[in-house]
Amino acid sequence: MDKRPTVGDVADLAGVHRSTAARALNPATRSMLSQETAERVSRAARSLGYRANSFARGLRTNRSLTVGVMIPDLNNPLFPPIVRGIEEALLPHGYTAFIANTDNDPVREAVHFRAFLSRQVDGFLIATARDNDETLDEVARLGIAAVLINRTNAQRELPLVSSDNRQGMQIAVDHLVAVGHRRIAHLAGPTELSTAVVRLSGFKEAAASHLLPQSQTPIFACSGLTEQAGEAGAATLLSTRPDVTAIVAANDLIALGVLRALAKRGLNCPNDMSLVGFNDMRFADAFNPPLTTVHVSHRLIGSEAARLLLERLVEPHAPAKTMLLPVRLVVRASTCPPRACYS
Amino acid sequence: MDKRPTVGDVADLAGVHRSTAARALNPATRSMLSQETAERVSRAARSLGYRANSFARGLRTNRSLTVGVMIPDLNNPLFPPIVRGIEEALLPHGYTAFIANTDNDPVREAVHFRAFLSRQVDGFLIATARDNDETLDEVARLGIAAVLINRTNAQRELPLVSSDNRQGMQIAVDHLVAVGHRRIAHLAGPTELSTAVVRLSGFKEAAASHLLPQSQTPIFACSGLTEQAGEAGAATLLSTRPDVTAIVAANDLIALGVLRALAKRGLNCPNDMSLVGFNDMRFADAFNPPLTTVHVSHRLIGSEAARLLLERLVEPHAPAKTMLLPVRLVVRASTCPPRACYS
DNA sequence: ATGAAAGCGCTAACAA
DNA sequence: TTGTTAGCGCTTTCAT
Repeated sequence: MDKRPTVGDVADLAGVHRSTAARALNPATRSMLSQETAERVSRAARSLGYRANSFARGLRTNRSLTVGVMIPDLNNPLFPPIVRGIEEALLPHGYTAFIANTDNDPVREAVHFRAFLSRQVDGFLIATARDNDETLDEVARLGIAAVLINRTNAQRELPLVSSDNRQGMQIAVDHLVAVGHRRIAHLAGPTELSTAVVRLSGFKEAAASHLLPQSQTPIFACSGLTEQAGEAGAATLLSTRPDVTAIVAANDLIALGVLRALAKRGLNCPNDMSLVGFNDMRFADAFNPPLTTVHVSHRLIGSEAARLLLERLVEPHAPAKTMLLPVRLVVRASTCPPRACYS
Repeated sequence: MDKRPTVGDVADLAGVHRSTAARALNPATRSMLSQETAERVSRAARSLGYRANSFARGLRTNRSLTVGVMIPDLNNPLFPPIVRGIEEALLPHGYTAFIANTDNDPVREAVHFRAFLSRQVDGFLIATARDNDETLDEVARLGIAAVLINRTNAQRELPLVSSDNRQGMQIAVDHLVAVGHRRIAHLAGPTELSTAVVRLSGFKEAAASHLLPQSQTPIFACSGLTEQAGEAGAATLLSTRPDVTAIVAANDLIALGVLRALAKRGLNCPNDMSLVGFNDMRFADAFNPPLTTVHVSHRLIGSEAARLLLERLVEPHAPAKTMLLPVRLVVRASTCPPRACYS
């Protein structure tokens, strides 16, 4: 492994000064040079297999062309498409992404955040979901560029990209009411997670818009946005509210837990219980039954967030935009009219 | 956004020289200093919120504490747990990972590879699957540390971590034979993907070990390791070989495609056709029916690969280990005895 | 145990 | 259009 060539080597080979070589190699400054010199340097660089040392460059320019992406857990099928969207938007601009999984654990989050900082990331894409977030305090304190993904802003001046959760809850409830349901429960996520909070309030508004009384639209909070939490929540729901004919889950994983709970009790979905999920994550159409759910374009969320971050890196003080991406209902086989209609 | 403090600032505050401060901040050189000075510097650093600039450090040390991870597609549920395993093994050693999706496209792969190179990654974790791989040529030429994941080595001197695909195919076929199947088809992946090739030959060996003639163990190659390719492959299989009573799919996504193809034709799985997948990816247990499949611990694959890479960074010329991680069969509801037993 | 000083490879302000 | 020069923040050898 012989030493990597430097600008100096390239310059020597091309018979010019280092700074001239540097200018030839930088697209932005290339136009300063005579066509011919630029050419000669390029050829020299290519023949040596020259590749700029990003440490040296970064040390000078204070830019790393690198962003840090913080997500709760890549295993949640929500996030892979978001990450791909991010990559897709970043790559043409020469940026590369670090990925960190935090499990929404403050300690893990802090460790990764500092790791990113010390690696001089130019900005952050933050998709973690805790509401009281020291990371965001730090971001604000240090004045680092950041864009939030799929969460609430918490009174901070940061750009935000999310799906339209309120609207999603509305169309979910609309659908259930349209096919005849009147007693609709919501399996909410934990109140620490901003997504869960927004969807909960969206559910309440939607129920109210159909004049469904609270007594007919009970809410059960699950301990997480997970399959296990969903199964536990559904168990409680089923034993305390046998009158309910439909469930709106805070996300597809909770919905999957509901399917398991129903199966364990020998209940049929959709005949005994209709079920609507949220996210239309991958494989939601492979469940038994295929899940009716609110579709969100996660890839788009990722790419729009990355785009906003790139904008921010250019204009750090532009007002922070909030983007709510549209959702749509995908009706599959987990919903149908209720067996007995109470209305 | 005030300027970040440097070692100089810390040194000034602590009343020592920059080099002394640097030594105090580096765990390896800290012992050179008097207890008291070290303490004082640490306190100064903390009070200033000092964080080392990794560019400057990297420029001196030629190490970035960074690795590049190349995978085909994060959307394949195989890879998130691998990435998490990698992160888990890397974090305690202070390393952070760049992630790149290549879609097994040579161009995307080359772009990301160069991006990683120019960011001075200390090593690569390569989980892409193309057999004729220019990236590996480059790795060899440049003498960079790298570990291969879930693929074959292609006569190169690189460490490799993979599941034991041969063994997996053996236990899959064993199971089907044990419940009575004699006409077992294999839905293979494309021959460009090394995983597909190994599993195919594993299937042949397993069939031979049970003395099943080739005429009863037909092989159909799918155009990819995807649901769509699996559905297409299954369609061909079903119309040309109605005698087959069981299918071993090259992976779970192909198996999912098979389930769709069966459903479209009104065939029941497992009663009309038994089906075994490979990987036990997330949600394989949520399919209809829950999939019998070969379980692979992807998280372990990731963490072991990262461990091997870290070893390699310390001892670049140690012989390249190959790790084949054990697999086990998870029997769910997609397999049962054949309707009519031909044996 | 601590200080002095050089230099990693690059860029950019200034000079010519 | 090209060359000169300084310096980004850190580590490390050498001197004290």
